Amino acid sequence: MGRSPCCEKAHTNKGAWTKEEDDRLVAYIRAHGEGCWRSLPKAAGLLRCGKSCRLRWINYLRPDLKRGNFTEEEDELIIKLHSLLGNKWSLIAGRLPGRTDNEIKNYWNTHIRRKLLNRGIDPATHRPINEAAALDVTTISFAKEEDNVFGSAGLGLIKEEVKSPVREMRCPDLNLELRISPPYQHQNESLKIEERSLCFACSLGLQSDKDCSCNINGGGSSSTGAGGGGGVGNTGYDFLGLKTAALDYRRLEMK
DNA sequence: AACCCGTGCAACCGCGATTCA
DNA sequence: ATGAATCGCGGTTGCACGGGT
Repeated sequence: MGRSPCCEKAHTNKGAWTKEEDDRLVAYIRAHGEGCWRSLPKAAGLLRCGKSCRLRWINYLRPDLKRGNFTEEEDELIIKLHSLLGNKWSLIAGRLPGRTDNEIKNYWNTHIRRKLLNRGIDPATHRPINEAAALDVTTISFAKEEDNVFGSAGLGLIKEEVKSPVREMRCPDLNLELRISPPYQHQNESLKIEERSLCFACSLGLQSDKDCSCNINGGGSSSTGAGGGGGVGNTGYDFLGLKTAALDYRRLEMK
């Protein structure tokens, strides 16, 4: 089955937006809200595709956007988030108020990639370029429940694999590869079992997710510091040098 | 002055996910 | 349950601009 085009291309403008188009779009959204993007162009008197209007609003016209250069702190946060999430630009943008996914993606490709390369770090793997080919790497993979050696209450962490240099990605679309060095020692040995048994959905902060299999939702779901890397606790933990206090990635919004 | 090339960024495109009838 | 419509994301493209020759 073919997909119908999102708009009639013959009667829409393309390319750079004019001031007048911007004004019309802003005025319409101020008056009516974002609503349905498909019908918005016609209602606003714009000869533009709905997708184009949405992009223009989100990436350029939204009043809460922070224009201007990225700060050093933002740089480092983007690098750390990218090491965790890969090219999930919308999730990364969710942790940087006033920045858009498109902006961050562009910034990554034009500045940060080069910055990391200059540091001798592979921007794709976040490993030292020289080291990347030679290192034995311990990876953690996430898998469906039936593959889970911890059973249905497990972390969604199936096993540790020592491979070199090929890495197996069980959940490639999430790209949450974890490097372990050395094994994390929890400070509180009396850790409650339910705190250690978050399913993968909960480890990402999706406690209400229908895929949740760890049964913690009913009462006293752990609201702090869980995590796939084995670090669990109320004080947060250091994952890739990133304290969960600074990055509670379990709460990343999954829109 | 003219041309070339690299860079940065806005915008487009294709497609998967989600919603709706 | 199914298929169409719509949304949203990530990759890619195209263009303006500035610096070098």
